[in-house]
Amino acid sequence: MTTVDGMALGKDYAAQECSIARALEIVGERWTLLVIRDALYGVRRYNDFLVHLGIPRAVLAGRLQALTDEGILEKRRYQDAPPRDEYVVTDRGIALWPALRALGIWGREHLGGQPMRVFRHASCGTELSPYDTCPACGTLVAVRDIEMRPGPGLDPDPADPVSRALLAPRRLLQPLESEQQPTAADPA
Amino acid sequence: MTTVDGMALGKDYAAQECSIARALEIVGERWTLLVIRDALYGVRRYNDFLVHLGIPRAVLAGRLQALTDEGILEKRRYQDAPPRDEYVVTDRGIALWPALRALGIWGREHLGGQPMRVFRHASCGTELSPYDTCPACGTLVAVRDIEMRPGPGLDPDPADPVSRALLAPRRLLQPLESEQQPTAADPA
DNA sequence: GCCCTTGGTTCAGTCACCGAACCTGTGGTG
DNA sequence: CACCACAGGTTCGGTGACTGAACCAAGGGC
Repeated sequence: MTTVDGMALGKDYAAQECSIARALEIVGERWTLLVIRDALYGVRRYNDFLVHLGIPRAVLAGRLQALTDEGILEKRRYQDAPPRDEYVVTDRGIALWPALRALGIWGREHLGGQPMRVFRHASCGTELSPYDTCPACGTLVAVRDIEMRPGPGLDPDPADPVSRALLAPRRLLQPLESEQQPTAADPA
Repeated sequence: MTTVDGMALGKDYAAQECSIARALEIVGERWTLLVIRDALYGVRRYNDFLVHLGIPRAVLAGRLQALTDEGILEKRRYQDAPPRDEYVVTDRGIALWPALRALGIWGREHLGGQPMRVFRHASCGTELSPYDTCPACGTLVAVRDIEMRPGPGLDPDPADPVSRALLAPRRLLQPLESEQQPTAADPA
């Protein structure tokens, strides 16, 4: 079907009896974790992934297919007029959030620079601990109760519309409303 | 020097202003996180990585070099007679443990099967929570205070000596004592 | 009728990965 | 001293994945 169908990693992590290795067989390929990250941020449409990630089209199609096969994304018809599908992250995908969060924290702390994004407990506004607990409430905060805000390191005026839409404070998983491209009839 | 020197990912994750993407540029390549996992398990020597991972030699050499350059491993002379170096994981590498742990938990919970390894608080023996806190002590347990034991899913009689050495309960970071190969003069 | 958008597929070129062979420095053994 | 083993690589040919650009197709909107 797609160009990529041998899949996984061609040669898998062979004799690795290890949950980490098995996880990496699914999500360890180039781009895959970034696709999931975007899905958690609310990106759902092929074109939005494409624009935001700058990923080659064929690779994106392959990854979306593979992630759908693995039950990490779900392909869902969202309009019939012109038939259009979106890719919605499943519980299995949401469960990858702690891993992505840990990677992000490592990247920020060990590669220098300002934080790109800040995560807060939506209901009380408190910034989350590295393990997604709310210091104020003392509870583990569910992914859909996490509010994402731009951090000081983030470019305040990005080029692509998806990055712009992601500048506004928003909950994780909340579907992205892509900016409408002004058509010819649209006033500038 | 090595075959891999363009490095990183050839083409980096371009415009990604994101700590996750920056982390993945360093540790997102095939095999890299498994090398770090092994390093945290106490593997230090080229040959032990080679045997345990089943990774092509050139790829391993490239990864060790890259991780050394990034300050995640440190190359250290451990004997002079025949000059031999070992690769020891640094604090920066140790800081990746939460990410690896999160990936492992995801792999176990969402890909089925028995846990391969169990992690306990070394000083009290209590099994750790997903976020490395000790339910008994209520504290965050440092990586070097984590004891690793084989879980029910692990092959009790693996082929390679490194896997065998990793069967014994041991602390993370504790250097691996590789089994000596019996020489001709050695009694069976 | 024409062009635009969305969501792809196809294709040629490049680059990383793979496995096997080879190399080097050193030490042990008969 | 000849010979072999071992650790830690490097080199090399073949394969497969990734890349970027072009092409395709189904619907709408004007």
